[in-house]
Amino acid sequence: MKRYNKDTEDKILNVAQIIFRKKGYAGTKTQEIADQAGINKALLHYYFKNKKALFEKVFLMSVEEVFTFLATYLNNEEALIEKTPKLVDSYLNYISKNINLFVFVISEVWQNQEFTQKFVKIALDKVDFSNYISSFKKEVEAGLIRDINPIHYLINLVSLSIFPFLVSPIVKNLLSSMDIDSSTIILERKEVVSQTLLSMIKK
Amino acid sequence: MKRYNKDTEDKILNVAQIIFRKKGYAGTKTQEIADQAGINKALLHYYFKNKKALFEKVFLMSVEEVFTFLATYLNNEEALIEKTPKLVDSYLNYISKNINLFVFVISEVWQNQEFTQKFVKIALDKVDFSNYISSFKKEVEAGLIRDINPIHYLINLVSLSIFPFLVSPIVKNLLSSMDIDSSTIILERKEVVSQTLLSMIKK
DNA sequence: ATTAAATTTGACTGTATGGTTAAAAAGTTA
DNA sequence: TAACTTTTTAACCATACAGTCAAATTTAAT
Repeated sequence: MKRYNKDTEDKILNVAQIIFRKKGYAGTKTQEIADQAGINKALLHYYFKNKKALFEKVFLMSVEEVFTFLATYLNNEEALIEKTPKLVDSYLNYISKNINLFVFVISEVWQNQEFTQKFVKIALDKVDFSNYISSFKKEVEAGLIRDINPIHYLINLVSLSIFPFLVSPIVKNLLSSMDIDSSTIILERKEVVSQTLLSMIKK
Repeated sequence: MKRYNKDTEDKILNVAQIIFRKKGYAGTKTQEIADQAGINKALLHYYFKNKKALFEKVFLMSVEEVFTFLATYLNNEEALIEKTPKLVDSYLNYISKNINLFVFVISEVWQNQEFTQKFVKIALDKVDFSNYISSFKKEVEAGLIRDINPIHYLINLVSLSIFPFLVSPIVKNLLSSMDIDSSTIILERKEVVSQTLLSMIKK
C-alpha cells in the first residue's frame, strides 16, 4: 500500500506554482488549479489540506529558489573582480526568465506578512552567506578590493539586477514615450551593472 | 442642485486607496472599504460604477504619484553632482514612508497587466523627463560629468533607492540571522547610494 | 479472483462577495 | 410649506468560491 500518487501531487504543485506566481494568493482560484491540473477540486483537498496550505508550500519553494540561486553563484571561490561580470551575466539571465517568481515573493511578503514571514525564516535557515562574507573580507585584507561592507555590495547587486525587470512593463512604456529603443537599453544593462558594482570595489 | 457630495467621495477614495495599496485588487473587499469609510456598500456604487472603476481611479492616482515625485526632484536645475546626494536623501525618505505605494503599483502592473497598462500610459503622458535628459547632456558637453547614458543613471537611481525597501521584510530577517544590525545598514544606505551614483558620473 | 486500501469523482453545501432595488432621509428651491 | 432632487440606507439577489461527502474506480496483496 503506497501513500499518495507522486505524479498527481507534483502536477498539482506545478500548476499551483504557475498560477500563484502569476495571480497571487487572493487572485488564485482553487477551481482554476484543479482545471489546469486536469483533476477534480475534491482531489486537490485530498492532497493538500486547503488553499492556504498549498499556497504555503508554493511560497516556501519560491523563497528557497530565490535564495538558492543567489547563494550558489555568490559562494563560488573566485576573485570578486573576476566573479562580478559572470555573476551579473547569469543572474540577469535567470531573473529575466523568472520575473514572476520575484514579483510573487515581494507581493506576498507584504500582502500576507503574518503568514509568510515564517517561511522566509525557514528558507533563510537553509542558506548560508557566511562564505561570501568571509571571502569578501579576505580579499579586502589581501588588498585586492576596497574596504567596503559586503552587505552593501550584495544589496546593490540584487537591486541593480532585479529592480529594472520588476518595473519593465512601466519602463518599456516610458522609453517608447521618449522615442528610446528599449531593447538597446536592456542589452547595455549587463555592462552597466557590472561596471557600477566594480566601481564599488575597485581601488 | 449640486452633484455628489465631495466629502463622501473623498472619504471613499482615501479609504479605498489605503486598502487597495495594502491588499491589492483581488485581496480588497468592497464591504471593507464601505465599513472603513463609514458608509453603506450601496453608496459606494452610487459614487463609483463598480469595484474595478474605483480600483482604476486609485491605481491611476498611484502611478501619477510615483512619477510626479521623481520628476519634480529630477527636473530641478542644479548640477548633478550636487543634486545627487540631496535627491537620494529626500527620495529615500519618501520611499520609506510610502513603500506600500511602490509594492502596489508593481504587483498590479504584473497581476492585472491588461487593464493597468492603459493607466500607466495616461500617467506617463503627464510627466516629462526631457528636461532631465537635456540638462544631463549639457553637463556632459560642459565636461562636468562622464559621458554616460542618462537613462542608466536614472534606472540605477530608482533601483538602488526603491528595491532595498521592497525586500526589507526579507532583508531584516537575513541580517538578523547573520547577527548584523539592520538599523546601521539602513542608515548607511544613503551614503552608499549617493557614492555609487556619483561614481557613475564623476570623471 | 477476492478483498481491502488508496485514489478519484460528481454532486453538494454554506458562506462571502459584488452588485441591485425600492424606499427613506436630507437638502434645495420656489 | 410644498414640490422636487440628491444622498443615503436596509434588505435583497445571483454568483463565485472554498471546502465536504458518499460513492465509484483503480491499485495492490493474498
